[in-house]
Amino acid sequence: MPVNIYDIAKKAGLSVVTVSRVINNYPNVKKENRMKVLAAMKELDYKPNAAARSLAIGKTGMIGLILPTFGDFFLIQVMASVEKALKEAGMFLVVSTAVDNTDLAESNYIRLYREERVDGILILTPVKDSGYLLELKKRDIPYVLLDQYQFNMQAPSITVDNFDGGYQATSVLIKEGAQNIAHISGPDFFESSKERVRGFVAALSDNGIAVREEYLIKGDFTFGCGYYATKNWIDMGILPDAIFAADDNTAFGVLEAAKEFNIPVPQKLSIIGFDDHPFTSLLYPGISTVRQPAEDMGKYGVEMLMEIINQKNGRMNKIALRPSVILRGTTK
Amino acid sequence: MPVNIYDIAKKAGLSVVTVSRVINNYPNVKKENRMKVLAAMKELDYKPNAAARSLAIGKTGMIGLILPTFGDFFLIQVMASVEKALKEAGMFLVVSTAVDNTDLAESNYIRLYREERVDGILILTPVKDSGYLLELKKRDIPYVLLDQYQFNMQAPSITVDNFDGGYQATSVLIKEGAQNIAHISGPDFFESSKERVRGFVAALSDNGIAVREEYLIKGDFTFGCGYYATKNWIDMGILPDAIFAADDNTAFGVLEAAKEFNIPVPQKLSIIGFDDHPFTSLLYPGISTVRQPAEDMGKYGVEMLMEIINQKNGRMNKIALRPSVILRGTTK
DNA sequence: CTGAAAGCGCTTACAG
DNA sequence: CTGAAAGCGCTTACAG
Repeated sequence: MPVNIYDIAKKAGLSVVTVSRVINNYPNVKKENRMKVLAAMKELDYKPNAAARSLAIGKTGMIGLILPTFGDFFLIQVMASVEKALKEAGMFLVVSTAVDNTDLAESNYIRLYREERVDGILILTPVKDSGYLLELKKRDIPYVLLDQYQFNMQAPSITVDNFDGGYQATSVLIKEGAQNIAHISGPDFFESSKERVRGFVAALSDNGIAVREEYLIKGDFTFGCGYYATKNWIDMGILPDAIFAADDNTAFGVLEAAKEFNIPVPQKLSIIGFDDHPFTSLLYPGISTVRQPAEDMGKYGVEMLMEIINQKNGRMNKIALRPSVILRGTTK
Repeated sequence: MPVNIYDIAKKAGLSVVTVSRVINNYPNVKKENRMKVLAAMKELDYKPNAAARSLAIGKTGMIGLILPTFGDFFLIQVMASVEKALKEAGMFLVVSTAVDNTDLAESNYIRLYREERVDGILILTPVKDSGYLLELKKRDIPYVLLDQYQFNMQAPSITVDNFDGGYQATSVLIKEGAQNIAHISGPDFFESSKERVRGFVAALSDNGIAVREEYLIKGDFTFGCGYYATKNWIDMGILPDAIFAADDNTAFGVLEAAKEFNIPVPQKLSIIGFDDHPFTSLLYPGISTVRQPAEDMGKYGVEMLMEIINQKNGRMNKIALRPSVILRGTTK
């Protein structure tokens, strides 16, 4: 049985109130007594019990992060950044998965906030239905949306400007002189996928290039979709000059297909991906890509959530981060 | 302010003791009263407060997972499995990083158990010094070592039989008829690295093949070490017939170097990796590898930890899981 | 089968 | 600057 605040009080010859003041670093404690308490705490190797503290103050010092899967590089990067930011703030990270909107509303994970286990949540799982957010609001649960935002209501969020990312990526290909430019998109399920498509289309039309239906293929952020889309174009004899892949996994597949069919990259085919996956710089040629500021997303997400927690009236911010193009060997 | 147990008691016209009994599913409650309580709980949308419960029973329903980094595929796989197992048990996962032994003993994360925030911890960060484990023992903190074990003391652990993995991988290459077989190892920091080397050496010597110094290279589980070791052998004109790479990242580097120098794989060079990274099956040729049972590690780790938590006298188990060879295109 | 009372280990007005 | 008392929301003997 660990020592408690009464043990410290007794040892220091003071009351638990004073001990509590020292623990919480309140200024109104005589220096001499503070020393006594500190000494007692050290000698008895004391740490205050979190449950008791939570019960008394109504805060746990823990934050929940909800994500759809552990299998995505970008999501893991965000998680790493969140953990780092929380650690710096002396808080802890509870991780839970919820694959989709139904899961968000019904899975076991809701106990996280319903049982008041966390002070707030960071939501990386795509929220399709604002009803869920309204419930959080009703229950007064602080939250911040990550990598998504909500159209029909004010909801704090940190997003990446995916339109801009798509526009930038496509512009790189256009500036190279490519005329037949294709895009293999991500699933519509993610808002980010649609935004990248929009950026792609906008860049083309801003430059007077028509969007050809056969060059706008629906993918799913996998190696396979990149590989087969490319193989298909090759088989049909309509391989474009340049491909904007909606993520690096897709780009890996495109590159593999090109290698297999001896299409010189970037001479005959330029490729640009999205995410800056570690492998993009390792493969030969290195894959040009659009870097998402995952660290910033995690860091600002934690910051925003803290603000909301500490001053419930915090204005509902929306932050859109700018992605940046990284040029490697698959573009000219 | 959420409703509490007194609100439910009042609504149901019973005492909080009875409500508590219903919450905890105790049998000794009259059916009729149980119904009343359940109805009240439902109507008031009640969930018991976790902090209050923790304080009363001395358990939090949360488990800590400590890992050195989020940047490793295998570790993330284990984490995913731990999260799944905990979810099934109705418990929660707190994730914290500690890069090494010093960090384990000193970083902020110790507050996790010192402040009694978790019921036990799963340790994926390499513990070099048993002093740390002795401290956990002294404090009576339930823990299970993951992917490592301790020589000089009884400590519960789930490991992969890396000796066996190394032996199996090497045997595949030997059976192919390879004579010049190399190994690019992982860092000595990990016990698993050394075990794989031991397995490699044992398989060779069991088959009467000498271990050549230039074919036992120290790597670091990266693409780069695989690439450069291979390039080096090529440059020196001593490329082996077959390479056992200590992990798939290393194997990716080996394959890339082979492709770059037009070494036909597996005709002139066989490659086998370790981990069954998703990309092993995507690249061409697919990379043969040794699959680590990451899911089992997480699952059994949680199971073992639960046992220790629930019956403090739980015998200190050690489980070694068997890895399995997966043959793809980089071996004959 | 039920409930009054005490206890888990903190913090927070409040009084001095 | 200090501390007695009450309270946070549960559970657990104990008595009936």
